[in-house]
Amino acid sequence: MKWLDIAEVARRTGLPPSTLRFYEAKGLITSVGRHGLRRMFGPDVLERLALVTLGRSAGFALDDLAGLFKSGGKPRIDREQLAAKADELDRTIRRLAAVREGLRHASTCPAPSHLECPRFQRLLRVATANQVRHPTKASPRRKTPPRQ
Amino acid sequence: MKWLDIAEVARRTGLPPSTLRFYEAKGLITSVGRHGLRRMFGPDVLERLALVTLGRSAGFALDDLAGLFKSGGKPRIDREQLAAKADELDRTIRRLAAVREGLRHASTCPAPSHLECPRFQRLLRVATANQVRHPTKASPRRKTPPRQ
DNA sequence: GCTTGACCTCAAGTGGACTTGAATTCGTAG
DNA sequence: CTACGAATTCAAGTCCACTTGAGGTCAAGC
Repeated sequence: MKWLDIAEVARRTGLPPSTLRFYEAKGLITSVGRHGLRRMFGPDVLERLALVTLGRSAGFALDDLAGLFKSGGKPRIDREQLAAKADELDRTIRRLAAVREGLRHASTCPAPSHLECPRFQRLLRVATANQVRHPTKASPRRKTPPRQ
Repeated sequence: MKWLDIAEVARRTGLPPSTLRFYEAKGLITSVGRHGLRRMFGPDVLERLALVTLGRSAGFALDDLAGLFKSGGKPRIDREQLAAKADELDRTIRRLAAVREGLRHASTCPAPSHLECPRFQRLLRVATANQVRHPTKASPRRKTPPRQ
């Protein structure tokens, strides 16, 4: 049998079943049918979920992604949109790299206050410029975390 | 007069006044006093806000930051914690860089489906590994954005 | 001295992304 | 054939980071 049940998909992707059901309701994935009540997924759902994960890390909202998938079979994902997203991501990366350097420096800098350190000053300026909202914090993934 | 009123701070940081009041309530910033009802901020609040912005982009939650500031004057921000954060950020950056390459490639790739392209396949694998939760989407900053 | 408009407070609302819980239905092992 | 555990639905709840709105205050300009 090449069908995967929800637990199997959860196991292979690390996403909790609740999330998979949620994604299905949002139109991000589809099940091929049911075995009794139970959803059965085709193996391609794994690829699709990887794509969702990818899109999310690139900053797409779930609704954006659902849109891309719905229209995306034929009308092709807008190349300009992709390029724009890549550029935006590039700016984000540069900023994060600066932040990373600042953190590393701060973790070893002997200055009494980071605020007095010229390196840190520069970091602050970089971090403040073209900020991107990177909402909440990273959280424990895998197996139904207690909260959030 | 070296005091800044909330509008001035808002102007200089790009953060809406509501956010500044919110941050004050959270203990992320403090006003030096009032002029009548109005908060007056010292110029150092700008630096502090830059630090908050920085922390947020590094993935700290507001509460974490408030914690750092509270205890942070003396006990020194934990160096190990900073280093760990830097490492985490580094992984995030690598992943994002891979995603960026994938997006760029996808925006020019003539393949009928990105999924058939080996480059894209690789990207999917990279993006799927060590995922970090990067919640909602980037949003327009500056001057009281309509939503979110 | 009165108006005006920026600022104030406090409670409630919003949006995104999920999670949780109660009540129910099955497939399968014994 | 029955009991059990895993899946199901659907509504409601949670978290975070803010925003909005109603109702009130006050400093400054005319």
